Amino acid sequence: MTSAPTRTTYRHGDLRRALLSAGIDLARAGGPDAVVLREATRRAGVVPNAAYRHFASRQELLQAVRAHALSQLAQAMEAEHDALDRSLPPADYARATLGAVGSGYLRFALTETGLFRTAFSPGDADPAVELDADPAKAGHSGLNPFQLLAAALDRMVASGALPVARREGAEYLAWSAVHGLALLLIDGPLRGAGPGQVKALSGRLLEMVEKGL
Amino acid sequence: MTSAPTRTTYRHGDLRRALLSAGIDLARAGGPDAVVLREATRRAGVVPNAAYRHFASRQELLQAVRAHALSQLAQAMEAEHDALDRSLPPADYARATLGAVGSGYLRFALTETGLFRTAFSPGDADPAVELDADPAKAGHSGLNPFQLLAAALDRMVASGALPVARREGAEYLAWSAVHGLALLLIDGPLRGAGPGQVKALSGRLLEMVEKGL
DNA sequence: TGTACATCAGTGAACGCGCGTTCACTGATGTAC
DNA sequence: TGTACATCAGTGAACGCGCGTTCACTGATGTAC
Repeated sequence: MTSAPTRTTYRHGDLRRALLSAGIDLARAGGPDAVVLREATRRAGVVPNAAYRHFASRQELLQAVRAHALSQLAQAMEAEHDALDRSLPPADYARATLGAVGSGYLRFALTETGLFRTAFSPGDADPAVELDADPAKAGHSGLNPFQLLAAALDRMVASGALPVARREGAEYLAWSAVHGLALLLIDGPLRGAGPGQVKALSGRLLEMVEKGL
Repeated sequence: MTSAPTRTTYRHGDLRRALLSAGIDLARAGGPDAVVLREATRRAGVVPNAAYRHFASRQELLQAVRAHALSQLAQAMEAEHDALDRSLPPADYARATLGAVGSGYLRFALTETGLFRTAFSPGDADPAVELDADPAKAGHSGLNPFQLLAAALDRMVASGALPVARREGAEYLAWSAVHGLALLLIDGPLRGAGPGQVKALSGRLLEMVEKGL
């Protein structure tokens, strides 16, 4: 993706995109701290300060990478959802949708750990901004990860699989459980668990959420 | 705790302790990345390389701080447990114990955020080492946080509040949920939630875990 | 169609910063005789 | 009880590193006439 040292023109052509792409590669390999402005310019085959024509600061580049990571996460959820059997009875389909959101989340955390860490690293000044309506953070459906989760829960209510009274705040409970497991699996004591164990734990956790909500 | 610049003797007296104490203060204020070797020596009123008489590297100092953080976390859980009504029927007492472990965890994450982050930051070479039997990581009871959770679950089984068949791996499910909520509250979209909201969410989450296990 | 010119993307060089770590040292302490 | 000496905790100075960011610049591009 990096159009690196093979450059004959004085102008780069699409430096912003090249920097973002390099930043994404860095995040993928090493998480948020690896998104180093100088390294991104190096990979783009450009002098360090050239980045300032396109990003006001390292922080701004990092935000752009973060948005991309969230978008990828949304797509991982959507992919899981697209694989569902659409002929299921509504309540079952709603439950399966919630499960797809959860397992897409876990799959992304395990296969794109660097991007996952980047997506949820602290440092955003404003918490509300984190999952705003920015289309750069959304998947193909136009919804971002948080909105996909909310939509799944709404479907649960609509199909009668979840009492309305338990709907409010339910996204945070479900998200907590799945997010916690993701971190235990990538950073914590479950690091290095085999695929079988991961699958079993994921299944039990999603079951716990569904029953416990 | 830092016996800083007021030092007349050539020898420091207890530099190791002073460095550790400074490291803990740094972690408390800024998380793992704030545990900077040079700053710790500055606070101890000593030249930077003096630290190498007591710690082989910055990493080793950080490990010591981490152990302390885990011990403090264990104590937060124990404090919550000590406040329980011991005359409850066994099954209720067991459930309350599990709740105490969870709410101690959340309280610690919210009040000692820097130490909490330090305790669970990645970077330990060996995942198994993270919660080993090192007494430096334990609370007054001699158990570390993970062991306290396991003990609570054992008590649930012994009192009949949890079927034996669901015991295995239950620590990871419970831990996931509580850990996830902690992170959502300190880093994520629930950052800045009021005490009332925190309490409500914590309660509902613990209820979800208990029902869902 | 050709020329003058404004725009602005990328250059080149440098800044100050703070970090972890290594080296050869010095001087206080405590032990052996 | 006093002295010689080994130990080793802390000193002083320096290293190489890589970072984000600022400055004054140059040269390609595209537009107006």
